[in-house]
Amino acid sequence: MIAEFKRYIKEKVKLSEEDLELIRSVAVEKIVRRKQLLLQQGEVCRYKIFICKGLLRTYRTREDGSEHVMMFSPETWWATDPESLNNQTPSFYYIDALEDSEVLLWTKKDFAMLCAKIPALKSYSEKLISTNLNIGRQRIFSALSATPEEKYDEFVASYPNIFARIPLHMVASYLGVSLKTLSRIRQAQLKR
Amino acid sequence: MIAEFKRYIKEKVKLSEEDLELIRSVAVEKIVRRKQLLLQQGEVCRYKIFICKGLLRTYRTREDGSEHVMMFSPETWWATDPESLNNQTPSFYYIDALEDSEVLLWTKKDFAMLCAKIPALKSYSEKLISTNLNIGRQRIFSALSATPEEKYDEFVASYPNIFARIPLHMVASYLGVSLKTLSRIRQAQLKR
DNA sequence: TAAAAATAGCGTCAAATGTCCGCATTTTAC
DNA sequence: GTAAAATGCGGACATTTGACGCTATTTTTA
Repeated sequence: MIAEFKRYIKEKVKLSEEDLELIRSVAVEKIVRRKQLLLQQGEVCRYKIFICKGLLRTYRTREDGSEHVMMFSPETWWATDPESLNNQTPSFYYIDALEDSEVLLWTKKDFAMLCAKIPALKSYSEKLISTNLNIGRQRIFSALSATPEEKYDEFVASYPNIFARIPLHMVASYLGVSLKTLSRIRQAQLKR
Repeated sequence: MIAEFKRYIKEKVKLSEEDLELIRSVAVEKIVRRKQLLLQQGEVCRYKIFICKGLLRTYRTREDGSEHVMMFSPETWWATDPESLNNQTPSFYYIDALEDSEVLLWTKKDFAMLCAKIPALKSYSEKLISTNLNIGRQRIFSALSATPEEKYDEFVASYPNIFARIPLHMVASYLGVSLKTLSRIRQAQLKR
């Protein structure tokens, strides 16, 4: 399982073998089954999660029980609730597995130690954060300005590989439209 | 004009007088009139902007010319396009002044120098970034799940002081609803 | 000070969207 | 292997929302 992570991180960051070994030594391997929760609303988020294999979903609920998907994380992506992790406050989010998955976990403390000892990792981590910020801004703009069909097309174009692995009602939830609307859009596109 | 900044930064970060002086020495003071642009779509963003006085707006347009407000920045806030600034790529955004304003500017290079020499500033800057990430997530969740009225109420509750300074059609644009819808909501609330 | 622009509201109408319902098919779980 | 759950579609209907045009008032600009 660590092999996938090594392949990923070597491609992104120049690391010595000792650095790699240090990172590995504080990582916890975990296997999760489909539907299993990695984080619950109300809990303090304890880990940064790297997905070696499988697919995770981060979502949030309203008082009425409705679920709203914030993010999908397939293999070679990350998942966590940075707000809860950094501030050690109860999280608003759930993270669960949409497929049987294999993940690596680092605690806040260990990851901070790694960043302190390995500047290249720290700056890569910062780069990921700013990428996330940009993706978030793009999504806000899309939410403000795009029609449901445009949102759908953007999603399929941006995430073609994971699109096929996600039930449509979760895509609808991610886009902020009803499943009904999504069905109509797809129906209309089929007719062209 | 620098006085407002000093008051602000002293409250947030422990800094020596030399640090403060260094920060000041590379800052550029600028006075902008209402409607004046500080950044144009297509331009590379050159500065981090701190607002001493006044009110800025960051927005983006679609091909059809419609404007969509990403952010309002009143005094003691910041504005910039981090994506364009960091990567030196053309920006998607406009930044303009909604009121006559006084701002301080730092180039990417100077700000990087400051962060390198003043670790406390660097970590404060990181904290701002993560706060922005959290605000963005909250806004995405709201865009996905809230009704227009809930979004409006949230906005008024979150930004009571700047709400009164912004024309309603810009509030509507920020919320991603039409001015018509916003008028209807306000009308309905008046009747209660 | 006067003209022009910005702001915000309203009425009407059409279109988009959501909710509720059932149904058929596939997938999952025991 | 069989029952249960999940998934996706479609119809009917009500509601929300937006687009357009018009007007009154305020603010800005020259």
